[in-house]
Amino acid sequence: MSTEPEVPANRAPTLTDVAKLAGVSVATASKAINGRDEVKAATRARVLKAAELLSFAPNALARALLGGRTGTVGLLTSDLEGRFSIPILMGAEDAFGAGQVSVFLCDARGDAIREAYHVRALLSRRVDGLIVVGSDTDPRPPLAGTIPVPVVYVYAPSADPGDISITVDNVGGGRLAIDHLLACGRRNIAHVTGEPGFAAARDRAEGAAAALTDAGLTMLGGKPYYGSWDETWGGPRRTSWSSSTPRWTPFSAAATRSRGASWRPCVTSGAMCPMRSP
Amino acid sequence: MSTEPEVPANRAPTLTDVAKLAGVSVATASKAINGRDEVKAATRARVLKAAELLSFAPNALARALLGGRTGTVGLLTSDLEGRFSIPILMGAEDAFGAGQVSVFLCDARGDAIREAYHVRALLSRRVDGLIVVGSDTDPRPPLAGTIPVPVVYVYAPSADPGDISITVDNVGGGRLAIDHLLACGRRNIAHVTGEPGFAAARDRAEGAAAALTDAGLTMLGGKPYYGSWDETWGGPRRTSWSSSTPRWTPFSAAATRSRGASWRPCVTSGAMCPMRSP
DNA sequence: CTGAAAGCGCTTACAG
DNA sequence: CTGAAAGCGCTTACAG
Repeated sequence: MSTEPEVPANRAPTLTDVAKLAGVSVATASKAINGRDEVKAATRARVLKAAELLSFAPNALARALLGGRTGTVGLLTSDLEGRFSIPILMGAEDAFGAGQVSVFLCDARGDAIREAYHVRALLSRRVDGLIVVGSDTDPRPPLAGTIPVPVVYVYAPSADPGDISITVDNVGGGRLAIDHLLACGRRNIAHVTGEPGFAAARDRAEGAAAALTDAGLTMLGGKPYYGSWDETWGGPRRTSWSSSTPRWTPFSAAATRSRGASWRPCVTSGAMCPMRSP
Repeated sequence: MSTEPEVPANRAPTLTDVAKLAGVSVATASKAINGRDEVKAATRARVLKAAELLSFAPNALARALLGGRTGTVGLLTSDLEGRFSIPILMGAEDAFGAGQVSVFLCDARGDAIREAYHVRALLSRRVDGLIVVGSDTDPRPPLAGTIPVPVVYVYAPSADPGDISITVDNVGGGRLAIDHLLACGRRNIAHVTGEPGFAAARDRAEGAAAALTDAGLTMLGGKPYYGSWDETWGGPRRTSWSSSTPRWTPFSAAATRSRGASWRPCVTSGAMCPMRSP
């Protein structure tokens, strides 16, 4: 054990610094710090004290270079500003545990070139896996090239059925909504939804229609009311209607203005139902 | 140059693989790939072709171990779900450039313990710097311990004036709002704002009051209307008022329901004004 | 129980 | 122009 602390000058302390201060070899210091049991208790204590003294934090890069795992994951979103990436990111973070696995967040801004850049960077950082989050439930083209790590597509499934995708059961969601209204005693039920160009809108409509049919009912107006994906379309404030839509105001937008709890976006046709695998 | 491609079996291709395939040493392969000019053009071409063939992506970890820089930054937020972290994250990402610097996103969920865990993890991953994003403009305690990399506090400044903080000029924001209304010809101006426990509310009120005083006017009601940080407080729908607030409805919440553009949160007292350093 | 040695994938002086 | 060698910070067999 040297006489003075020898705090390293201008760089982060290394295992060698710790070992030197504790008067052992780096091999032993490594074992002590990693909780291997082939170390005498007194030795371990000395090493740990030295590490503490130097505020030693093991270099995860060096460790990863050996182990093959980096403990990092890339989360690639196409639409960070949107409503869906953040909850998914938070769920992933929770699952990974604070500090166990760290996530690289990349926003491709809906641009394929940008996405490719990010993938390249993430792979050279040797992430252990990739999570690709889309902003709607329409299938998207899989990542180009051979990706040497596991990839999970979330929200927007991969167009390749061989890939692993976690997406929303929108057909089931449409069913759930109708079943709920039926359970409330309603019989005259309309379906107000988003643009028919989205799989989400079509799928929910399909589920809703099926549930109504099962109940021996028909949809009010005979078909879903497709419209734009915003609260205005579902709200009561509409004053002029196009000829293809009925003169009738289905929902109150009151939920979007509820008092108290912090203010949250609210979609009128079920996008907020819990995610489940298909 | 070997006769068959020798694609490595079950692992990512390394510089050694590339060098072998190109028939040069790793040193030369390294120089060729990194664009050093001490390499014969023909040799460089051969190396690049080999790299291409193997889909070689240099191991950023190994590179970082040498260079001292990792090209990564930690972004530590306390409130990912809130309104402010995401725009800041996107700005940072833009500034870093896709794939040049990657950002680790960590959400401390407002918990100091969790924050400490994340800091520890980020430091062991040897980030080149840290961005700490708060959810309001009240000063926050600086990160505990000695942080060996540059730290920038954003939105919520550090309580230590020696630290670098980028925050919002709320006093100036309050002034701007009043100046705008004055320019529109208004003379009876009230200030409806958030809870007085927040520096943001107090600062904006201060700026607004000062601008009114400068114009020889007084604030309608004689003082700011402090209330909860939500649209309801600023909106027209209020039916009952506490005795401390006037029977008067200041703002229309219509902006939060505007048609067309995708739906955005809207704060009634200026939080959305552009950020500037103090 | 402890330590010398090899090696993870790369870069950088330093000889040839 | 090219390559052998050392080294970044760590871990892991393998001897002692």
